[in-house]
Amino acid sequence: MVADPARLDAVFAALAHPHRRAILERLAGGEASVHELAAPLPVSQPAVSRHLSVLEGAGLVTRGQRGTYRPCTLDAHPLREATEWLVGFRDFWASSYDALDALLAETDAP
Amino acid sequence: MVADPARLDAVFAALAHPHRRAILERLAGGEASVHELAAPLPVSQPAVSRHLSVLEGAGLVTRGQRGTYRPCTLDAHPLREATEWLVGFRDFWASSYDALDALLAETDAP
DNA sequence: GGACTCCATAACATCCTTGTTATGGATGGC
DNA sequence: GCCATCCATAACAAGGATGTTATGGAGTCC
Repeated sequence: MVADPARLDAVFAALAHPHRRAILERLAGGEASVHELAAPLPVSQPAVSRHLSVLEGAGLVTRGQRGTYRPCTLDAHPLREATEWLVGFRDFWASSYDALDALLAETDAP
Repeated sequence: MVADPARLDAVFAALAHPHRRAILERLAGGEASVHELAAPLPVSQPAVSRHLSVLEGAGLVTRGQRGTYRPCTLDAHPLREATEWLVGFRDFWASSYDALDALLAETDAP
């Protein structure tokens, strides 16, 4: 039932860098090329390419090739595994009904 | 609204190591001494002490001192911030109603 | 074919992380 | 006072992470 620990290692490590989280947030808006992902980041293109390798290793990103367009695509399933682990601690958060509670409750909404 | 990026760096980095996740899971069952936390782990006591320093730096653990008993206590609030970030991707998980959906929905239950 | 763009990889430097062993401080029991 | 236990810290080694510049491959356009 519990996710593969090594997988969680890779996912949490991937999320531990702000540039990589920025990449994931950008990919949540749709696939993008490496060039597009690198543009807003204050690092060189090879650095972004290696961040993508880390994300790919965590199963969070897949890189395709369609002609000259090589899109990076988000695969959020490993994020779900990470969330499963974290949600196990929800009883230790503040118990008041607040923004996150509302957000979580949306899953149950129509 | 969004959590401090540097805080998220520290939290996700803290979660990226299986020993530290094991420590958090243990502390979810109640406070414990460093000795108790180190016992089931295959590393030395100083290694555990430094894992605790990492967790403390992420705001996930506080170390007290009551006489000769120095308890480590879980503070799960930073985990909530991490979950907030992750839940932003829930639309990209499999959409079928399943175990995690049920788990998240519990937050809204009486 | 030639030039251009997009991207990966190599080679390198630097800092961080994780582990070890050794050691000493603080506290409690005798 | 003296010893034992619990724990932090120092000092060190080894490997990983992150960045750079340089370079070359693959595909497109003229």
